[in-house]
Amino acid sequence: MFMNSNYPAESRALIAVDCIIFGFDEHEEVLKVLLIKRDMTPHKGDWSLMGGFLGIDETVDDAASRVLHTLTGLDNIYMEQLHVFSEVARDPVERTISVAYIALININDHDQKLIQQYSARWFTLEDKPDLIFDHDEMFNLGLSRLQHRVSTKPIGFELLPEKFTMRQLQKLYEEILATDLDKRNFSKKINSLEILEKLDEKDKRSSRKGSYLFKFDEEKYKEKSRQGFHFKI
Amino acid sequence: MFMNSNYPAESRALIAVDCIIFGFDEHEEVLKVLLIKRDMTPHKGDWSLMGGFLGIDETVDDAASRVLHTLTGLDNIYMEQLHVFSEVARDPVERTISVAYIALININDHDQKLIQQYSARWFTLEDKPDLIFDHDEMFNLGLSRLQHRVSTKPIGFELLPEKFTMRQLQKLYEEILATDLDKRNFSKKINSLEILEKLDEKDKRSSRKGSYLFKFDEEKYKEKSRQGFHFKI
DNA sequence: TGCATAAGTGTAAAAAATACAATATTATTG
DNA sequence: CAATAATATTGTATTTTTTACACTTATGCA
Repeated sequence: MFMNSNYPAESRALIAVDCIIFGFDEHEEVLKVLLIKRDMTPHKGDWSLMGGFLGIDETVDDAASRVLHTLTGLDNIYMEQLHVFSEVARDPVERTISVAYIALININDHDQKLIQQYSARWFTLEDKPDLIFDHDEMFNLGLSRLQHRVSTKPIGFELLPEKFTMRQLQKLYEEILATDLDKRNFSKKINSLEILEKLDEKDKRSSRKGSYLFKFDEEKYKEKSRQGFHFKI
Repeated sequence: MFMNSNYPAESRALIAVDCIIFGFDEHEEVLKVLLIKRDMTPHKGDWSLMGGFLGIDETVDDAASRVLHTLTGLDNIYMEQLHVFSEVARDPVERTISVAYIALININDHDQKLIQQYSARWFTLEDKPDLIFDHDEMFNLGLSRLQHRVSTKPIGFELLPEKFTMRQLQKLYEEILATDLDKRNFSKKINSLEILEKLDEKDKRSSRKGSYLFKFDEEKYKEKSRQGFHFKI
């Protein structure tokens, strides 16, 4: 047994994480992505995903959490590993492989000043500029993953405030899935899942009648999951 | 613009790929996994997934293909990136992050001599020994991914010979999903997908009557996919 | 020729998904 | 205070999909 033994013949590479950060603009009722303006060459001034390098004492999840916290000031952001991107010349500066993540945040919660510091901006999917390196490929894959995930896991709520109306939830799904849904069938479906709590409170901003507010009941969801329930929309 | 510019302050790490190689034993009608006996310290003699390090001129997919070819002699193996494992101390020798892959092969196609060279063996899921490092975690995640994938993509055929009976296909699904299926409902379902070609040929090994052989019609599947069809079992 | 063995097939019931439109609530206004 | 305007809420009929369930067929062999 040797001290400081290693695998000497092998080549090491830089490891990055890049985050596709999604948010839902309740006012405009559109899905948005948070992008930063690159402050170093090459491609200085172009738009990119927020990223960073893996630290010596971090897992890639740690690194992604750190990167997300740095930009938004938030902790415990929902995130999920997406895919490794490793084309040899993907980063012209140096061989770097990148682990892409998708992350979902409530667009109103984050630290506005921080994102200004990073010259970051929210873009609708329509207005999204072309991104550097292979970031467009990451983004496209991330959007597909999001579309799939919201259909099979109750993660859409991460994009909404704690209390939301049935209509907001429906708009969120319509926007992410890029489809129209029937409101009668939608609420029937959602209610049949029995994972939302209907509050007595109403949101009166959108109509005279006001619409009931709901809350995602995570405990109920977990309990049902233990009993074999599978979320499906 | 500088020559040989890089990101100097960041730390580099070794990058490995590890492959969870699944096969279906038609005779025993069980799902198996191909493991190798480790020939270096630490954990020499213990069982592990087949792996290798990322080469300087390879993508991680390239590396996984190479690793799979090295062990099996096969090319164009179905494989899919699973997840990055990056616990700081996961490899006690040196900081290494590993990209895990699942791979599906026909258990009768591969090069028997090669796997002997690597002291590799097929194990049923029941007999699978404990694996080194975090390879058990990789394996468990890989099995979940396989279960999900065979339900939503026509990849089960990768585990069977080109021509197979409806019963073999059903056994394969039963084994992977760890459930029993009704043969009437199963063949009704499969046939309704219209992606199999029923041959005139029969396999007479399993019964006097013989059972019809089928072939996966990839072209038909691709055409249907273009038209919005989604495989679902 | 009849027996043993696995292959192959159909139908009824239940559940889930879809299509579709009228009524309820309340603030505002005349 | 009655009418109105605007959005919220709710139910039913139809179609499709899934599930449950058992008998007939083909053939080699005794």
